[in-house]
Amino acid sequence: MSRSAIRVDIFNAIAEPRRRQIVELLAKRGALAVGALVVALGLPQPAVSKHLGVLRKVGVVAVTKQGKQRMYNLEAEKLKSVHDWVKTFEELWSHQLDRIKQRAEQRAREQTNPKGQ
Amino acid sequence: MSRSAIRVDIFNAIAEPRRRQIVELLAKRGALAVGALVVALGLPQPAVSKHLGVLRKVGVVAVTKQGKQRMYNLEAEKLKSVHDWVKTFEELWSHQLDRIKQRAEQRAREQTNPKGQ
DNA sequence: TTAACATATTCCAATTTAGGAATATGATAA
DNA sequence: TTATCATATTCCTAAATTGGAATATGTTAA
Repeated sequence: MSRSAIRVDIFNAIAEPRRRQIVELLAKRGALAVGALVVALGLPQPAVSKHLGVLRKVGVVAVTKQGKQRMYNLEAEKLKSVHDWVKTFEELWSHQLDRIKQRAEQRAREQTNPKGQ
Repeated sequence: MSRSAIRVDIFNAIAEPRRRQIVELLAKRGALAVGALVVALGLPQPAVSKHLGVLRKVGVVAVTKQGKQRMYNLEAEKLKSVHDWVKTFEELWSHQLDRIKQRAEQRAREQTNPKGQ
């Protein structure tokens, strides 16, 4: 496609498994240099730099110069928009899970008490 | 690219703005026929069917036959995995927001009481 | 300066994707 | 059956995306 994906947004940024890995690593280990990510991910350096470029573009990571290294750190607030969007539907799935649980319990009752209560 | 995007996952499914719109519509209005979505989205029917196909593939919507219509409804539990993933970082952004707030308050104090307290 | 290191960018090829148009399939009504 | 309505699928094209290789840029040390 094309027409709609003009701009990279946060949802696209985290659609890539490798990029989610990067987010996870930065969350767990704090600011990391590109080289550290290369080691951790087992990807060639240019690939890592490119993924970081996407994450940077949407602002979910930020860079700081430190000697010849570039330290990347997570800007977690940017993930809040995703959280907020998904949270809108939380009520729906918890209700659905409720219903699933209720049906399971109903079946259990029917097992032990075939006539119903 | 290609090598990694072999399987469509839920993150990819909701990376498309139109598909998020579909999710929102189904959440708000309950089960809808394809035609209703076509009207609501203002997209050609084949485009809608294709988006629905992607959403169906990852299980975030389900279809039911009803006469000549196909009713699509949201399977919200599938969104829980996204919620869970993002929630992992909730602590980080709330801390960051705390810090931002604290700095703002600090600046405010410095405004009103230039010598500090 | 120059060499070495860390990272970014560019070019390329393969793949995916969305939209558009046309067409196929499925279901109901006549 | 046949016509019609609702939806899905196929074919095509343009654009985007990723990885890979090569190369460019920037920074520090010698």
